[in-house]
Amino acid sequence: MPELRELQRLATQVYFRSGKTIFSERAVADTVFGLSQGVVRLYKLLPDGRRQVLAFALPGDFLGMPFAERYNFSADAIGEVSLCRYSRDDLTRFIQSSPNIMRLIIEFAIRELDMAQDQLLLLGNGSAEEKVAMFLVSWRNRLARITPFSETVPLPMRRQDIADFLGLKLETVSRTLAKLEQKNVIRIVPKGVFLTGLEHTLMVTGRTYQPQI
Amino acid sequence: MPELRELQRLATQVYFRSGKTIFSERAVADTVFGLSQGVVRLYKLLPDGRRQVLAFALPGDFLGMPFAERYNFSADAIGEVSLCRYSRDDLTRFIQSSPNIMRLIIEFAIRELDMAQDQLLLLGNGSAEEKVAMFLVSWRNRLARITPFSETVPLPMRRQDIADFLGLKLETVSRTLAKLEQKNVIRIVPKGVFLTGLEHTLMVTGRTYQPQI
DNA sequence: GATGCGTCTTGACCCAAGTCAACTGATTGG
DNA sequence: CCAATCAGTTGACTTGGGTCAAGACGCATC
Repeated sequence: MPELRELQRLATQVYFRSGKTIFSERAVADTVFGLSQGVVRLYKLLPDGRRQVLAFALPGDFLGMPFAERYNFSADAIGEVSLCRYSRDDLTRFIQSSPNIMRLIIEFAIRELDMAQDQLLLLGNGSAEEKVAMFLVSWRNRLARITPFSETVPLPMRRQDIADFLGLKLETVSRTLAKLEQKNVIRIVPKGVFLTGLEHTLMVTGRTYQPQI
Repeated sequence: MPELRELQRLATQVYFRSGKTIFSERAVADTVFGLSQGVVRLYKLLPDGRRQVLAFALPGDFLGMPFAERYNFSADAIGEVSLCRYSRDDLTRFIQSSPNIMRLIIEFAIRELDMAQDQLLLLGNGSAEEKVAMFLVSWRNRLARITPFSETVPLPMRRQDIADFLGLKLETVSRTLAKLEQKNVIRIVPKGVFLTGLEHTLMVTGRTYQPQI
């Protein structure tokens, strides 16, 4: 699509160091970001400090939505991160100019919605083991689409992040990973895991549950 | 918007009786629906029969998304339901013809996404009591926007539906409602509840948590 | 107005995950 | 190199919600 060329001209490259907040929930969304490098944690907070991690964004993902006046979640960098920053007005004008791009945005939103709904299914119905196993497989699959295949899956996020993503406590995540290692379906390595026979443990009554990739 | 006139011409009215399935997950989405009357339960199933209710649709809501080839959830009628059915191709053509409509669709998708994310926050972090209380308030608020205000909130869905929506078991929903009645913040009536001081119980460390309306 | 079925409630018991706490291992900075 | 700090693991104990089972209630249909 020729429009994508032009889109690049609107972007400013920006960088964030590990742990820095890129934007906060409810702030006016005058800029929209596209993630170029690194991993970003998207989350919501409750007034009492409880946190729900909504997703871990990877290169290629959008952070924030055009047409939304305010961010409806917060985002911060896991490790060093580089982003394309767009002015919301520029982007809105640009999007409106092309039905092709419009459609792309809609499809992106639909994909996001679908992922959120799969996440709902998991949060509402999964045991700790199912949640952790699903998370690992789904994370591995997402990584596989943007980096050359590797047996050992990096986990740049903290246990606490995984816990808040899955609606568990970090001790439970730790214990569950240990249990999966016991079962010989993963091996825990520094800042990552080595997946071996994990697909098997996702079998639910005969059929494999396959969520978003 | 004048376009909405024209949209009506594309619609066929269809009806479903209580409990009937309107469409099923993964089926080819050659039609899209707009809900005119009644309540619809949107849900996903796991292979072993566990169910996650994603939402209860009310009049004015869309079921199914344009541009999505397949439904990514199932829908069935709670009570009698009447819908506008659109052919997906008609609707796609129509949408593409107008940036105004495009924008409307994007905004709808964003709102849906936002609701799903609030639901994630609740499923991941809420106690049974918080979940049920939040559900009642949020349901009351949604109803208030389409029907004249009424103290007693109708609950046309079954306890099992609420349970599957909140990631609880139906016994827990029942018990939790009973507990809220004990606390005098609700009164349980046939097929509904009477809300009195429920807002108070949603206070979390001093500030009220206000989710999607 | 009896019968039967589906929904809802309630009770007793149990277990997966949460809590609290101690400890180990990695990383950073002086 | 050694503190100091933070991330992660592991253990002992508690508990909220799940499970199983009995009963009550509502509401159709005959």
